[in-house]
This record gives sequence, structure tokens and C-alpha cells, in this order.
Amino acid sequence: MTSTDQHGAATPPLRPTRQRRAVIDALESFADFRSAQEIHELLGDRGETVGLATVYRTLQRLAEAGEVDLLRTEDGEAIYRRCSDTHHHHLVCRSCGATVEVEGPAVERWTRAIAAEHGYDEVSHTLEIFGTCRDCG
Amino acid sequence: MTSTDQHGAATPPLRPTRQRRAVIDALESFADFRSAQEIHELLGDRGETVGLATVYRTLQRLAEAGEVDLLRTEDGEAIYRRCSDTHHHHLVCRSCGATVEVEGPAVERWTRAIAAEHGYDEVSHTLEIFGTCRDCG
DNA sequence: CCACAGTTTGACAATGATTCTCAACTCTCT
DNA sequence: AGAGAGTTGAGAATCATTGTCAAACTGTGG
Repeated sequence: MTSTDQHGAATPPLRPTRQRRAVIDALESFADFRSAQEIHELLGDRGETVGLATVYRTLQRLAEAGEVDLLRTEDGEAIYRRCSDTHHHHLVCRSCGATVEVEGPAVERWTRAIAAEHGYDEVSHTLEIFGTCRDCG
Repeated sequence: MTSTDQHGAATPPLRPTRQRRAVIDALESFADFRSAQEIHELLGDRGETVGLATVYRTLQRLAEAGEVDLLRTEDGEAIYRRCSDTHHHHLVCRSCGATVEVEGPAVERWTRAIAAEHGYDEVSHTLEIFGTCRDCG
């Protein structure tokens, strides 16, 4: 939509503020997916004062930048988790929540191919696998 | 969670009311995904008087029964569509909502393999592809 | 045909997550 | 230090979705 969105010069510089650092730090402290509210609470417990709106804004930006994974619970709530910067998907235990990051070059290729075949552009996709892990089976 | 949830006798009988029929009918009239609110509006246009809460309740039941597909837009809104009963995925235009049902045996195989490899059982998965269709590009 | 007991409905209130507003504040650069 | 742009936070505002509850409806048994 914006015409200034070329690639060399657009993205406004992101300032390393105390709040942003705090959120990023918090993300290092857990391995499963958490909601913005939970992360906000976690920050509070740690004694960090960060406004809820700021937590939302920060997570949103991080998600856009691909530095955190964003997915939705079944009732539509957004949950976040820090992740490796490569594109990947999740294998989640529907009982205990244990998560494994998985990669699938084949799937990536497939989705792009399917989309192209139907004339769709700027393709993105979501893929989550749910199952019962060995411990919960 | 409820202990009365055995299989032989639980599900309460669903009554075929005017409202439920109207919602199901409405679902026949479009091929892309629509939100509960849009469906409610559509019913209004048709002259059918159905309360918004009822539309929500009905769609929810239909989704539970597997008679409609429920998915989430990127901003978490629930959208519905009647669907074929075979397992499939969707390629959705993020601008106009145009939807194509796609099948991918390869993906199905891949998810099963990945899950097995990590010791996950009773596997299910969600996969949606979003893009901009030719007309909206 | 009629009363009954459980469903269903709808108008409206209530939730709850997320976003917006905007004045005060913080960076970065000079 | 000072200018200018990015950032923050408190609280209001949105908005989809769910809860409430009395009135209307349904299928059944009498």
C-alpha cells in the first residue's frame, strides 16, 4: 500500500529501548507459546514496568520481523514464542504442549507451486501439526 | 470434561428450526469464507430474521459437527464455509477472500512422517495458504 | 387436541483481547 | 544542549464473541 516500501531504504530504525529489551529478554525465559498478556504479567513479576500496549506493539513488530513465531489458539488468541530465524513449523502435543520446530523444504516448495498455479502472489502459509507425544500417549 | 460424554447416548438431538435451516441455506449461497457477522448480514438482506447470537451458535455447532470449515484470518477472526467432507486445505486470497480447495497427498505423508519421527501419535494438522489472487494483485 | 419438559431464540449486557489516542518522554544526531 | 522523530503508557475505544434469561417453540405422551 505504501509507495515508500522499496527494499533498500524503507524500514524505520527500531530503537533499542529498555522496554523492548525487556520483552525480548522475557521471550528467552520460556520455551512454549505465551499470550501477550502472559508475557506482560511475567514482566511485571520480574519487576520490569512495561505497559501492556507496549508489549503488544513490541510482539507485533517482532512477529513482523520474523523474530518470534505467532500462532493462534483454537479460540483465536494470539500466542508468541521466540524462534530461530529460519522459516519453520511446529509439531505440538495437544495434551502437554511440548513443541518441536520442524522444517520442510518440500512443503515450502509445494505451497509456492500451488499458489503460483492458481495465480496467487505474495504467498504466506500457516502449518501446524498436532499430535499426542510419546509421554502423553 | 463432562462425565456424561460417553458415545452411545450423549449428543442432545438438534432440532431443525427455521433459523438453523436459514443459516445452512445461506452457507450454500457463497463459495468463499465468511465471518459470522457477514453471514448474519446476508440473512438480513434475504429477509430472514435470525439473531446474531443464533448465527454464532449455529455456526459453532456446524463446525463442531464437521459440516463447515472454520478458519482464522490473519487477525484472528473466525470465518466459515461449507465444505466437502474430504480432507483438504485452502488457498485464500487475503484481499477478496476467493478460496480454492487444494489437496496435497505429499503434505499429508510428510506430516505423518515428521510426527512419527518424533514419536507423536494421533496426528492432525492445519495448513492454510494465503496470498493475493490474480484479480487483487 | 392439549399440557409438559426440554430446546432454542433474541435483545442486550458483558467479556476480553487488541488497538487507538495523545501528551509526555527518550533517542540519535548535530 | 536542542531539534526532530520514534516510543511509551494510561485509559478509552473497538470489536468479535459469549453469556443472560424470559419468551417462544418443538416433539412427545396422554
